[in-house]
Amino acid sequence: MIKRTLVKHALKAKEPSDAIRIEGWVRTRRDAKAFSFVEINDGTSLTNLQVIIDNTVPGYEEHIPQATTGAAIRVLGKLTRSQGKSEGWEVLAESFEIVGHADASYPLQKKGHSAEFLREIAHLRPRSNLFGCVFRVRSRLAQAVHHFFQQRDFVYIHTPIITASDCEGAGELFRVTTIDPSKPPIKEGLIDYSRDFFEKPSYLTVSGQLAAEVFACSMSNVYTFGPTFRAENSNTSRHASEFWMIEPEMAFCDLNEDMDVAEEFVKSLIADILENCPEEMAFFYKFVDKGLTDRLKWVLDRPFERVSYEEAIDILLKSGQTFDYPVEYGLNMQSEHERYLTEKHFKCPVTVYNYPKTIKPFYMRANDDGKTVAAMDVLVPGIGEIVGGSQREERLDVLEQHFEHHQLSKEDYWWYLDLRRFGTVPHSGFGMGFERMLMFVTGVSNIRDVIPFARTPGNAEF
RNA sequence: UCCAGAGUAGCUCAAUGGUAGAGCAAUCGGCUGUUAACCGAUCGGUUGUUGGUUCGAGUCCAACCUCUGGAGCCA
Repeated sequence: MIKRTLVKHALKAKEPSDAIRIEGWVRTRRDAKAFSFVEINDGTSLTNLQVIIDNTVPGYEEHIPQATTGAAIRVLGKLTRSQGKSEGWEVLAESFEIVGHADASYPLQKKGHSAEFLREIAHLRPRSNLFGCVFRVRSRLAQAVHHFFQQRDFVYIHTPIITASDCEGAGELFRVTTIDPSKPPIKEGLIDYSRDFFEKPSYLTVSGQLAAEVFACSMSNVYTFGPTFRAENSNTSRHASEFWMIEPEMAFCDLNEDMDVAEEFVKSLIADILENCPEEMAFFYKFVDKGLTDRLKWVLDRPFERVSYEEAIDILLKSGQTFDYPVEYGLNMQSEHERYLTEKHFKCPVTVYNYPKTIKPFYMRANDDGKTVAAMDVLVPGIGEIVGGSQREERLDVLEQHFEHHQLSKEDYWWYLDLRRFGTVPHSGFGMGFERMLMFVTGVSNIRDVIPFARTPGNAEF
């Protein structure tokens, strides 16, 4: 048999072909008196390929009724210019075969479905236009992440998924254990984790940052990109229990350079998708979010505004706005505050830096003012915080003080402290939620719709 | 976890406390180089669950379940 041609390639053909083999799933069929139109989609493009099957094709009478929406089909024929109103390519079938049937209970129709309904059939939703687009863009966005860092000589580090260290402040952990919950080993009234698989309590990672610091302090510029897990009981459209995070870590790098990289990174991802996924972006613009293109171009074209936390609080206090949550130096900024800054006040992405040390984790570098740390958050319109990062505390004595303030055990982090004992160096990094970025780029408003099989509290179906 | 809203046919939604309906899908037929085709017919329901009020409940009340939006936590 001749080699298979993917639909996306057939649609972009430069010249006709006498022999082509197309395989995919039937989206819809329209029967005429002497022939049928069958729209085939194989997931490689949003646009379907139209196939014309004449009633003189062998097996037409018997098999064409089985070419129902959802059925898998193979067609051999000729690729020709469309004779219909729309320009482009179509296939004149010389033979066809129903590879896999789909009966009338196939839940996807040629009409549009709500995202909520499609979520319930997560195993079939990639066959829909919306989710085909989402997951093609997801793939491309992952590629763009690697491209950005590889181009800049960053080394990709696979940090562990199972870990015994809690990256403090990053949320609740999932425990990893082989202990039989019905008969756990007990010592002095407590579960004896020294008899567990790793001989100590262990968890699914909430961040690869600490491990990335190890590699930054030896390989200069590194990044991690992998799954992370949070056992928070968060029921929102922006949180999942399992999500992917991108965490670059750079040696000999201060907070300003960190902010520069974060800004370039966000812009680079947007530019990549606009350039490489035009068909998908047009779909999102048309059916998901009318403001999408403008918002992305807005972010792409403007330098990000930079303000200190103190200035940001000042702006909020002087805004004359009434907020549901109090604005006060020393308190965390709420979603409504972040949104005001980026959407109303500056009307562009904003990087807020130098947060009070009391609201930030132990590893962030203390500033000379004695009250703030070198932390930064990038805020974008519509979504809020998309990047969070900091310069890390590289001074051993200061870091040890932080451990005491945060009541953390220095013994547990001996290796992390060792980095400050041997050739310590100023270094910085940040984290970006991959799905958050994907939501920003596609306009899709629920994180469950940008993950193939979303894990959220109470839901691990599929 | 908190606040608000919703749950009716496969899907999207109607239905004043009084006979549960439409469009789409599906099935059958017709028509057509059609293209989210069109025309006609047919099929399709334990109104989320359990209890309560009432002569009578999809509708009112209570509890629970599920989903959605927002908030908190955060990425």
